[in-house]
Amino acid sequence: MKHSNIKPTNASTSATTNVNSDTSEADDNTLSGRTTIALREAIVTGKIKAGEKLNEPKLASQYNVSRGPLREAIRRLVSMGLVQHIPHVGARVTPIDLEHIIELYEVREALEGMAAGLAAQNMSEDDIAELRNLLEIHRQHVEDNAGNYMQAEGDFDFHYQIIKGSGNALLTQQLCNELYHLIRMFRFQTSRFKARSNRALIEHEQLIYALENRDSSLAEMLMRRHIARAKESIKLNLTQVNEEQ
Amino acid sequence: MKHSNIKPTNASTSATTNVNSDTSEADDNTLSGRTTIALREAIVTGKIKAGEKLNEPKLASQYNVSRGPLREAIRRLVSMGLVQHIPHVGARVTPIDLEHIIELYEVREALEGMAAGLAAQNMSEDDIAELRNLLEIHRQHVEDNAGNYMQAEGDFDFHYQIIKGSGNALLTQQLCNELYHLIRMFRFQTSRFKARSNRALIEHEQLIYALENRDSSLAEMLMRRHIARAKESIKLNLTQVNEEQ
DNA sequence: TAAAGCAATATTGTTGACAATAAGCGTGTT
DNA sequence: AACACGCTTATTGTCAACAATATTGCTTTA
Repeated sequence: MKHSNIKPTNASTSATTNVNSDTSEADDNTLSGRTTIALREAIVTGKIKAGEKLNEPKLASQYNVSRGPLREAIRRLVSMGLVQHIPHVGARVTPIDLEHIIELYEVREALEGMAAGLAAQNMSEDDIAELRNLLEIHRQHVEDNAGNYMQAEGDFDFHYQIIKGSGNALLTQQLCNELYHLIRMFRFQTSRFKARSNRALIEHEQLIYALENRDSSLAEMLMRRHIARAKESIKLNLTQVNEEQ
Repeated sequence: MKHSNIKPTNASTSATTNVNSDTSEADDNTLSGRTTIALREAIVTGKIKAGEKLNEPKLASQYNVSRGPLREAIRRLVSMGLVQHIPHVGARVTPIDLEHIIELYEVREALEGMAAGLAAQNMSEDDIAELRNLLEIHRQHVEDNAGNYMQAEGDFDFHYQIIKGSGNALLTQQLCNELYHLIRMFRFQTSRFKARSNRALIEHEQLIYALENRDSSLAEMLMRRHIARAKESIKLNLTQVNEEQ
């Protein structure tokens, strides 16, 4: 089974808004760039499993490229934390355990908290109104689907809008290009767990209120609590699973 | 003038403690790895100036490698933010303006604030004692050199110890491998400005006090203020310079 | 004279072959 | 039987040549 014919289109699987539509990767029409995206999606969606070795000749022929572009792609994924590399030994998909996830959410708490605080200062009125729109759409989805799995998409869009609204390009880069795919990978691996949709909706609502009032420190605090609670929820779920085994 | 004979030793210029001594890069004895370090140092120390184009054949011959390893090195520097890359056009050293520096310090404030908070929970008594040692050495240096330029080294070591003390590997990775060299580059470019040594010493002293008392939120707050003040100081200095021109 | 198009050049992207290193496996020894 | 040694194989690291793209400078034309 071959992955031939890599398309130049962005292969993101996000349903509603494409988070990366206005970032630098979009117009990278080189083999190296397209292979990076293809490989990244294969890893994030679990087609290449966690811990699995990345065999260069094998992958190169699967993606119809030579080893040069493939190696560059791997290097980019290493810098995103999706792949680990040992010299003269090779690269493998980063295996994620609870410890890693906790670390990831602590970093998110710090960065997205800062982002929310800055967004309260810098977002335009229109952007905030748009955010409220998003929330209503999200709420509708949750009601329709009995609050089961729809959290991910709406949640990503919501967070992305706020991060972008911070006006800090470096912050946006770190969160939306580097850590974003790590989060996606983790969520894909643990999608069997129920999302905390209702509570998340309320927390998003409060956050918008803080943004509307240009209350920077409240916005930061609410975002941090929002993410910290998600972390605790995950911690609880995953330790339960371990105890069951 | 050629940069021949790239040494396998770590080329970091930090005087006292080598910040990267226990990270992954140390044992990367490949041409690609060594070239990455050599190129990085050339950029950070200004041997290759900000905005300058990175010509692949030229650099390859300068560093006595072929274009393959050199391209991989460039890709790694891109992911660190030291270099910008446009497909089919090329790579150039990231030019830093005041806007970028402010963004960098906002990210530092968020991440190092979190690190300090975690360090208050997780650092061992010995580590904190060692930190107080560092501070005294630093204080001595400042007194000896009339508080002129010695800030950088002692400051780096101090911050590094706290970051490591957080116990969060991802956080440490982000700060010490990715953002660290961006900060170094900026500091190198603006080393003509006087450091705020005395004030920094007092702020470090307070921080240690918070760590000793295991006061997580105080530690976080002090670290954030510490970095925010550094940011304001830079902002003031650089706008003054602009006005002079 | 200025602008637009074309040709020449330089630079980046890509490839397949070669070299160096590590992993796997069988054999021999204690 | 278990361990160690060395050989074979597989995989990664590196290189130099080729292809594709962008830049430069000149010529031509309005």
